[in-house]
Amino acid sequence: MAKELKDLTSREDNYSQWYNDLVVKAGLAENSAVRGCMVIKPYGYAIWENMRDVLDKMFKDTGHENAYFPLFIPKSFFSKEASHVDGFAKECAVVTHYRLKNDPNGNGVVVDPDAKLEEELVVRPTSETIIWSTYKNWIQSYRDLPILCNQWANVVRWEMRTRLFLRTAEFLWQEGHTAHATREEAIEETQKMIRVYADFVENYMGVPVIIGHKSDSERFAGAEDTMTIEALMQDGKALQSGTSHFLAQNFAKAFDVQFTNKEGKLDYVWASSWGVSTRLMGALIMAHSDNNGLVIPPKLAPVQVVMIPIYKGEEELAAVIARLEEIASELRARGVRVKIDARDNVRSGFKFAEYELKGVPVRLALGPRDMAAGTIEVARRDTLTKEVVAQAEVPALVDKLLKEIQQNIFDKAVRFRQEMTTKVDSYEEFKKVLDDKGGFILAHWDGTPESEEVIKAETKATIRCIPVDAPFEEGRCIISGKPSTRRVLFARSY
RNA sequence: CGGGGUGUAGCGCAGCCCGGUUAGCGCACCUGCUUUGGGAGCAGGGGGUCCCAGGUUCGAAUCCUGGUACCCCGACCA
Repeated sequence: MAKELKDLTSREDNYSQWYNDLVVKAGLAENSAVRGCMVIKPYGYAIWENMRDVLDKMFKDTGHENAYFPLFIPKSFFSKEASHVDGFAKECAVVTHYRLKNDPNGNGVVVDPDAKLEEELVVRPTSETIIWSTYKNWIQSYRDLPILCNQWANVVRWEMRTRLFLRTAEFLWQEGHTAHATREEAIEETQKMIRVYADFVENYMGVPVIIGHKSDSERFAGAEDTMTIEALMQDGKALQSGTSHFLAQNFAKAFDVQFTNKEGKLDYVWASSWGVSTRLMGALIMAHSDNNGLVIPPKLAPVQVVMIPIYKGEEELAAVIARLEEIASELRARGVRVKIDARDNVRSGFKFAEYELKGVPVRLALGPRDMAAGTIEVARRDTLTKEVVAQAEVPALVDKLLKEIQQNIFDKAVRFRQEMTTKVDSYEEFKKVLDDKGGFILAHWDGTPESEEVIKAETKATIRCIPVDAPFEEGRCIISGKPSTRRVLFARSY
């Protein structure tokens, strides 16, 4: 349990293990028997559902509709966009047969060699190809545009190395795929959606992000521009938390999607795509958790307030529960997600520790002393502090606390990021900061893939993004010494 | 796919080097009593093809050969 978690302060080499223990012990997920996949347990899934609900509403508020496209993609679709296949070919699961049969030698079942598919099917690693082959049928005229679709789905990428939530062979995500009549409109969409993501990650997850553009070498396969939100984890590594791609006319050309514009001329459709995944859960965990377990922001917590009775004997329990029910219904009337833990088979101290491990923002404990005095104990997860207040104050106090906790964990993450962001002006300094401190590094870069590659090869740090709000500043590239007009964001990353 | 490590009860591990009682410990589980305002205590109990296959041996968790799974570190990536 929590006391077995590794100390976050001595995390140099065991942060991965600490994170893994935390995810498993808090009951979020575990590795499945299937290579590199994960089982998301009910409590973990409840967090994902909350995230999904909020995002889904944000997408609908920005004019998008949900749709669903096939899991299996004919292999030939991938050969149509050359850079796209380069990006994904090495990590595709491929379906080659459609039938099993009993092993003639009596060893269970075998793949029936007679059931080989004419054309292999690729389990979607992303859906651009199948969606654009469908859009071809949907789009004839500028009157059919824009198409603003989102899909909630699972995708499979046969990664060489997997990590729970951060990089699993199968993961859940949403992918938006939009089609537009003009270049400007598609770019506007790309930018709009990365801002929706930033809004969600900062204001719901409480994780501050840097919005920026990817460098050429880090760009999505098939995109002309990739925008990203980059978050900083507590071990000083960056996590790419969401991306939005301007696909230009690449997929329209690959799948021959043309439309007649207002002038009556044929033109290729402009596209964007954007997605966030269950990786966001990894971000949530690694950004906020401490050695007592998870810290879930109130806006996403499956349980915002847990109530724990303290009692001796059945009569006292019944009385305490009855009072807790009254308080709970007041809170529920205000839209607060409340759970009363009336289990009689574990002790209250065990419950305290358990809900801390699960990251429940507010805990209320009511016992005989409180019953007599009309008071109740209120504890908050983010600061681990507690106070005794009058029961009548609870509804207003809980409202206030949930807001405060949401803000506090965000502020704490912002402060951490500030401390862990360093401006450097030489390569020596760059390497020193990277090894001694980690975190984000802002440095000048000449804009060439060559300089970027030198840094990556020698230090394992990459350009996380070229921040959109980077101020104009004259400087010199830390590798080549060539002039540069703004700093870019470097870090080691997941 | 390279380098390292580990497979022994639901979980975490010891035992292996140096073969030899009935394979052990902690947590968890079950029963009883006492407890209950921060992860309870005592007593009793249940649970194992020691990853798989082959070999050596009177005898294998332990030694040998081959396989396999998982973890960590790289390369690849959301």
